[in-house]
Amino acid sequence: MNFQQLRSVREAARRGFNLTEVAAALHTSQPGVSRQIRELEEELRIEIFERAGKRLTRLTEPGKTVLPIIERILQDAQNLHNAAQDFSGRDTGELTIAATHSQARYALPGAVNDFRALYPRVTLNLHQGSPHQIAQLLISGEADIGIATEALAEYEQLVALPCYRWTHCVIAPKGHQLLDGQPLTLERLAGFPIVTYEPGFTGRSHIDAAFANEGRKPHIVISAMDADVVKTYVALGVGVGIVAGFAFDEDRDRELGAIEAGHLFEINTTRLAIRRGTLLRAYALSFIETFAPTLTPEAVGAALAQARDGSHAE
Amino acid sequence: MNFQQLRSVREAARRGFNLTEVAAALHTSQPGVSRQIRELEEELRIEIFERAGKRLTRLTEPGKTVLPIIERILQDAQNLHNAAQDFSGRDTGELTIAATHSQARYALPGAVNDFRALYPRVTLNLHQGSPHQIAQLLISGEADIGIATEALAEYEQLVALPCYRWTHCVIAPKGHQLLDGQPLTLERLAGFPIVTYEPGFTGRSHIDAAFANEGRKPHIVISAMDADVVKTYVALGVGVGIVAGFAFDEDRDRELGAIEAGHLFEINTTRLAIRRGTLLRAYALSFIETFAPTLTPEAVGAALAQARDGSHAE
DNA sequence: TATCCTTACGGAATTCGTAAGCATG
DNA sequence: CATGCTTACGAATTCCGTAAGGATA
Repeated sequence: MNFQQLRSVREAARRGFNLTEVAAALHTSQPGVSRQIRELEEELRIEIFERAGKRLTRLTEPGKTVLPIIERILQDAQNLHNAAQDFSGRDTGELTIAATHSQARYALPGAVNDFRALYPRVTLNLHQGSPHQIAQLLISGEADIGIATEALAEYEQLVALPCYRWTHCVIAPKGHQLLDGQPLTLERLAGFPIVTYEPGFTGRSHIDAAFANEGRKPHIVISAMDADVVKTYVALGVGVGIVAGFAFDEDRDRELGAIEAGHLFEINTTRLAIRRGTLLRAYALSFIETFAPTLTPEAVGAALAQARDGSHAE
Repeated sequence: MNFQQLRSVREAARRGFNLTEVAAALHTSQPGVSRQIRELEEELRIEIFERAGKRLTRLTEPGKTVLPIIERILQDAQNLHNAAQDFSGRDTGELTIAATHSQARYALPGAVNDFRALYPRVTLNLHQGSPHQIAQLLISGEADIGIATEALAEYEQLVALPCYRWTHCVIAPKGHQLLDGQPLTLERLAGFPIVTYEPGFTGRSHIDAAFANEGRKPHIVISAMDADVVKTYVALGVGVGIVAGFAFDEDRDRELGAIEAGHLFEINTTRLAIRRGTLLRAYALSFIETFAPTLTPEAVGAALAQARDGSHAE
């Protein structure tokens, strides 16, 4: 048994059982991968993959049992490297953060800047994606840290820690009727065409829930993945916007006015997620702390240690 | 990085940093082991072992961090084999049980017999030792299941599950004054020379505690590791014995009489222990259930899953 | 027919054990 | 000076990629 065999199996399971693709991902030849898998199956005396003729189609029952263990081993191998590099390389390495647009655009820049000054020799990668894409990046190990308001807490394989709480605001072009100082209600809001986030992004679930709760059906004319697009269309007069409070900036968004809407929509919690069982580099913990000061290295360490079980409990 | 390197490191840490011994244990040459360790250290760019000149003396700080991860990987590698063999070999393999004399002699024979009938193709090994030795066998992976009344619950690395409860009895040669039907008290008992278990064995702790509690000092003339030795000396008239209730058999021990002593000494709980994070073969779970019917495979599985954390939490 | 896995083969790289060297208690 | 780790070297094995073969959608 060797690690290359395990990697081949894991990658095959991940990439839809296409060994040609696996070979490319592992920078090796396709027959090589084929052999690695066969050899492991022979050694364990089980078939991990079901084969339709020559093609792999899916996991067998033994394969389903064995795969989580293989993933744990490979993850621990990664942890081993990380732990070691914390002693040797100290402040060199890589840190990959996956975040939604909102976070990348408004919440992260400060922390990223501080981090780059503190750890100039760490290559920092920032991936942007939907909350579910972020979760997938974390689970596959392609990203170390994920930040989003939605979805992250739903995944068994992730540990999601609350970072900060925020509320939505309603925006409209200056001089718009909505900005007349009258109290803002859902009823009134529902009278206008609305521009806001797509479902699954940046607290959209709370927006939908609030309207549904009152039995109202808002007229959403444009839904976008980010506040910048929303603001652009609101400025054009397409409708009124609902965006995250932190996405509105009086200085920059001079043509718009904003009203706090924390009383209309449930408060949102932005979460930071890490795959269970992951051992983060020291600088990654440091980044987390600068981003969310409540998440001290000790707190994160404790959360991860508590979370080591369940990785394949039934 | 490969498994042989990891095994070399683990073994070196276990065997007092003597690479010659490690080589013997791993069935390889001593220079080989030396190389494996160096190569891993080079790859990780840390020193795992401190060296005094050429000899390894102890773990470095990085080594202390990294060793638990290495042990987890190797344990999971074993788990992988076990899981696979549950599908392939089904009912062939090995099962190593470590137990104290008391358990091996009185509690286990029934379960062992049933098990051998059920799984004739499983090689069953029975190691006998003190509770602490049993714990060490479990931790090192040399034994799969440990059974003892003492000590097992004290180890962080083990999961100890209660099997059954029992009480001590007092034995004496037939016709002995103690068997006159008068109620048995500690005071009366302390008046005779006593033969019982050694400290650390089969509920001896409860015996000591009971006397200490009343401020009495029993006169223990012989202490042995097992009830058979105790009974032998009691039969010779050396003194009265205190043994586990299940160790007395009216038919076999005709020259002795016994009195229940559950009212004198605290009730004992015999425990079955498994190393945390271990994945047991299906037949091992089956053995456990025949030995202690409350410990169903589901119950044991749940206990082990719950216990996966803490393996190196701080 | 194109895609995808397996088998076959030969060269390259790795691995491993023996033997010699050297430091330490 | 005996024990124990390292270095050196050569043989054996393993590993891996290319090329060809065969099955399936």
